[in-house]
Amino acid sequence: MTRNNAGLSADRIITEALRIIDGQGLRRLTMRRLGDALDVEAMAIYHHFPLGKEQLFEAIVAHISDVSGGSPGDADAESGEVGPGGEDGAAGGAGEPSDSRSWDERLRTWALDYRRALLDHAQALPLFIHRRPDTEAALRTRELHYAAFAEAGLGGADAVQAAAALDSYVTGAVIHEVRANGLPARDPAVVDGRFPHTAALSGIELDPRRRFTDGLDSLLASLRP
Amino acid sequence: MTRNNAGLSADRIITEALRIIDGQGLRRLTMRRLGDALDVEAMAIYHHFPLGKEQLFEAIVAHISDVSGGSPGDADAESGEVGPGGEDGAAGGAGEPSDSRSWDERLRTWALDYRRALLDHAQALPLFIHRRPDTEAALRTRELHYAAFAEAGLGGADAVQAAAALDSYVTGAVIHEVRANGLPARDPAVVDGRFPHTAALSGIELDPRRRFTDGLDSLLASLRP
DNA sequence: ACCTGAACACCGTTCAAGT
DNA sequence: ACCTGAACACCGTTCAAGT
Repeated sequence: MTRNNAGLSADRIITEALRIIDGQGLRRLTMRRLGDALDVEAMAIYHHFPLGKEQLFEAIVAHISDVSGGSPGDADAESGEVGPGGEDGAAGGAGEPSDSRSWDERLRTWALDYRRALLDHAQALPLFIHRRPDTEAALRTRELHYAAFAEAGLGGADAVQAAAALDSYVTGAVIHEVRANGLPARDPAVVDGRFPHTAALSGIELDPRRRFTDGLDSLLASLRP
Repeated sequence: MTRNNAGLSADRIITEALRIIDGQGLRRLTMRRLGDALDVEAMAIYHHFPLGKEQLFEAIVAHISDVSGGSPGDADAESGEVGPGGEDGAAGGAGEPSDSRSWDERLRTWALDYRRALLDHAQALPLFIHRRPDTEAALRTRELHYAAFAEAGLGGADAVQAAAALDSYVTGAVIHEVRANGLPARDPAVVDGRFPHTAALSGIELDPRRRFTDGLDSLLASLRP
């Protein structure tokens, strides 16, 4: 009922936008709908994101990408949805208790956390193709990767190549996992005869997480100099 | 000037849609603009794609995904843009002159062709995340992969896993190659000190195609049983 | 069968105005 | 500083109508 000061903030907007994306899909995130969900006129959003929807999209990508890469145990839960809101802020400085795990263990943790974050917001994935977060958190992640590879004995172009391979792997694996999750299982009459290998292998399903970790292990092994 | 029968066809619509996407970006592909480019009222498109834009998007994904996977020599040209229109039709049956090259050579050719197709239409990449073509051509590609892996000695779950890894690799590598092509090269003052590894490696650029083939070779080697 | 024209229920964004 | 309200130039899609 109060006309002004609705308690809007960039964080609240991002969280609500993500809820709409996760629940209804990317195309249904409109400024008007987002405004409604925030109990605010759509135009109020422009006060926090003056550059409009594109700026909001970038903030969403940055938000999802901001996985801690820490906490050794947390990466094992195959939870469906993670509670929103609590993952920012704390422990932001440069003085974390420097990680004592091996370089590959740290990268494994990051990869699993990042995969989970992407899967939890799979509807937002199209935003990631032409956008890369330009934030402190993104820099921390890069530093984490390069530091790990340095410890593994990779420097210079080798480290850059390795980091690219790791990033490519997680992205590609998640997209493969998400792509057309329910393919209509093509008419077997068409398959019969002309596509014998495909027919023979149809119906084989692999545990997605297992496949991810297997591929990841294989990649990390191949990077070891 | 003639009112009716403008010579519209699904193929012409797809080609023109792709031209708009490549030239102006995905969001600027609208039914009205597409109609204008085709010298037709926007609503005419619905006669060829009754399910509307979503059906058009699926057709575009299928069109781009339809790389022959044949012609051993063609994959080496790092051409910027390939002439549209000529890549369908011919040699569609099941009776191609069965490929005599080794299994990994055939997969390499497919991967390079597919990478080129994706790069040539990078603006369409967001469409690929939640859509997988359900066409004969897609089945042919799957069969090609499984046949190659069978020849390599991989069967059952191993072949499925290998095909997934190959698909993931190409997708992930292309997206990495395309993602935020012009990052503004972050303020070096911020980088200084707190991110030493990142600072040390900044400015290192690798030849994208070389990186792709190196990673591909490494993947194929790791799949060999 | 193939395309048009008008109409409907939306969009993102600007801009002046309110408090 | 923070939000509203009206307005502008668009959207995708339906539906009846033309040829």
